[in-house]
Amino acid sequence: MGTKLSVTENEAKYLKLIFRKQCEESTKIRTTAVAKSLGVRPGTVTEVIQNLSEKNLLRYRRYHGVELMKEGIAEARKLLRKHRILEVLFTDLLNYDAQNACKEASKLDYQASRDLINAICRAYGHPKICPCEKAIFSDSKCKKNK
Amino acid sequence: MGTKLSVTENEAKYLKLIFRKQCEESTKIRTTAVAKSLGVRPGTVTEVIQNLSEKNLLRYRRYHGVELMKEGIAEARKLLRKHRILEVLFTDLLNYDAQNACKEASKLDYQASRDLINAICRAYGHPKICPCEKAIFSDSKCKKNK
DNA sequence: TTTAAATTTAGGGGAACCCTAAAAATTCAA
DNA sequence: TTGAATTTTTAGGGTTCCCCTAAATTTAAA
Repeated sequence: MGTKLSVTENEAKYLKLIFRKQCEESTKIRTTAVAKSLGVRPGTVTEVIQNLSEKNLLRYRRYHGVELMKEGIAEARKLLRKHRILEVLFTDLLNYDAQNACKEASKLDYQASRDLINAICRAYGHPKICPCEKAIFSDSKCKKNK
Repeated sequence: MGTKLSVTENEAKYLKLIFRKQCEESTKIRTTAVAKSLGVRPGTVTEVIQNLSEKNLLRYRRYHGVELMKEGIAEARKLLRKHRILEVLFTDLLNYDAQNACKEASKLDYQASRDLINAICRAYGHPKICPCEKAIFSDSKCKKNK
């Protein structure tokens, strides 16, 4: 059954965005809004969203927006955990400001391995929030001590 | 004239490999050897190499192997600088061993921005060599002090 | 209930990678 | 030096992913 279908880097961008929108705005997530955020045409958004729904990451009802499902939320959290841990690294180690840290983290979060992120997390004392104050999701495999 | 054609992540892998082979082995670089290293078929290597030569990164003569050109060497050095600075970060900050650091660096080097790498370089005192003792190429934009 | 706005389909297109099998060139050994 | 073995390249495909325009649908608002 649920063979884990992999998420492309581009799809990951959609997931992160949709997750954030879902948290921040209580209103329905509009195709046009996503398109504008990502700089693509609405039709493109529909297509990618259909792929994500085939991967069981979100529920998609034609004309009625999307809603992340269990798996999609888990995936988005994993990605955002990576993103935010990297932000912590860049601000703490390199004195980057939050905005720059975010920009650089965006380039790397998808590729960074879970182990790498956990090692950084440990090195920075398991931070609870990122530079822009958002929560850093925990990872069961991220042990407090070595 | 020389509009800088961008290098894909996959092409970057080829460049790094070819550069290293070119340094380490004095003998001609064989299509089959590259294919074996990257786990693809010889025909695939030929194709990618032809693309790289169209981008003026290397000289390619049918049946006679490749040789990186000025631009290709510069590109490979940039990539390897990034790679090796990341290795330093992972060994110094996270106590990774050289092999693991290399593995993780390989996932991120292509995406990491020049500025990010220079910031890390600064934070670690402008290291001269990576964990496996190879030289870290310098970057003119990497200032010694903040 | 009509019309404006948003969304989805239909139909394409291109870039990147990769493969197999046949053809061509090179190399090596007799 | 020439034929056989090996290497390399071409030819011909194939897939996935992402993007676009324009026409159709659907929804929502007046």
